[in-house]
Amino acid sequence: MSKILVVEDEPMVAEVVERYLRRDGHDVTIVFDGQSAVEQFARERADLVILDLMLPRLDGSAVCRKIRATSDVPIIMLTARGDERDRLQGLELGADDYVTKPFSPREVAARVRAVLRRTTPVEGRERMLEFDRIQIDGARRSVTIEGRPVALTVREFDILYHLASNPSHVFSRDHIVASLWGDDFVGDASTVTVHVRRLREKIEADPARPRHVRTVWGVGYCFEP
Amino acid sequence: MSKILVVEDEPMVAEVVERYLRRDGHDVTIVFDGQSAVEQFARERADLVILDLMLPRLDGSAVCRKIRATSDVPIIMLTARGDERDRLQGLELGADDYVTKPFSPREVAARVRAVLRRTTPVEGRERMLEFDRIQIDGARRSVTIEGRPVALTVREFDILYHLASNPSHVFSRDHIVASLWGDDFVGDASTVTVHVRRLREKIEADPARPRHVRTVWGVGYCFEP
DNA sequence: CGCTTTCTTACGGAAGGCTTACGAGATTGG
DNA sequence: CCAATCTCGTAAGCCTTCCGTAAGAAAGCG
Repeated sequence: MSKILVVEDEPMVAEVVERYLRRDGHDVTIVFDGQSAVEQFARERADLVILDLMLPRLDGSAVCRKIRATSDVPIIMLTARGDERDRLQGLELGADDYVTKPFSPREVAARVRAVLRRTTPVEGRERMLEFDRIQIDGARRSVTIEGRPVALTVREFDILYHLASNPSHVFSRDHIVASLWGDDFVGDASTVTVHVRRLREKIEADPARPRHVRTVWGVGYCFEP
Repeated sequence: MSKILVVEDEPMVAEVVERYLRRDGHDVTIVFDGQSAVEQFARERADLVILDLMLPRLDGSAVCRKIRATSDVPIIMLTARGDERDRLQGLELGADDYVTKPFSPREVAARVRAVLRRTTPVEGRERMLEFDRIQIDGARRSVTIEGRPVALTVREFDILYHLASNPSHVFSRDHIVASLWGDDFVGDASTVTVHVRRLREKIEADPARPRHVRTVWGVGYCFEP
């Protein structure tokens, strides 16, 4: 369903949380310290971040600030029990919710559901992605290339948006299918190929030699500004 | 948009809530105890009150009673977590909604939007939207196209106003239904289609090729000036 | 040069949107 | 207080658009 980044230095805790989130159909990535969290988030945007406040290398509040600098992604904080200061700090930093330790994994899963329900229907794909030649407006679902508007279908737009939200990052066909169609999609991943073809037809000057939506042979596709 | 009185003795919490409400365009006043709340409300009526139950000098329930004695202003209660008695007491006292601590500021902002939508069906949306060809008067609920007045029904106007208040932004049918009919509307979202049809019949030069109320295939509708 | 991966094309089906018509409820005017 | 009118929501049929699949061609890799 959604991509979730879990930042938690205690492996046991992380593992339990992961299991519960996967059971809800989410795509979970785990990192064990703050520095890795920031790097991972830069590499691949998550739909939601679960963030322990006490972390090695770079603590939770710093991570939160760094993430908030570039994204409105929902953040759920894990804080020590009843530490009022932690709580206030978390809220101030822009966390969307927080859970006090010790917590039950079920509670975390429930909060995740609640936060996602609150944040995904309205927000979500509404960021504006701007590059030299291409502008992609998530709210309008419109794309312009060198000022000229281009009409894309739903799938085409979703694929482009997904690729462009992480420029130069390579996404496999399977990953794209899972992200846009959902894990329960029965069909073939080759359908992505066709959509990419049609997408190139619309946005590339020379579709046979694509400049923006590149093929990485044996791996997948990536967007280059 | 609306004037909101926040009654919360914890300055940090109050500040965070304030920031989120201001972001939604509201005019926020903060007081830190119950006595001041009553005085402030008497001095200047608010459109909505956010009221902590635990307060110095005069507790939340007393404040609620005093306010209710003179006004039907919507009140959102902040109560301790899971304290069922607080909740019941709050509802009994005439609160319109309540949020349990610890809460996320986004949730509070969402509740505020929901309550305002519920309680101020006509007010609040009194902005004048002016474009080259179309003028939409939220206060008078009138529309003119190239100087000519056009008579719209309630639904038609609401849809047009909602779309036009965010030009070029795409709204899904479900979103429109939720915003105008309320979250608890049971009916079909396709009813929006019909209203849009009738709306176009009135405001578009060529309803078959709409210029202002555009269809974004697979997504929803958007207004273009 | 053979094998795998990707490209390209065409087509049938499915989904989404449009249009129309109708009955129930609300509103207005006599 | 009743009748005429208006508005709203639903349903059904039609039409357009888009999507997924399959199959052969081309391209990249070892």
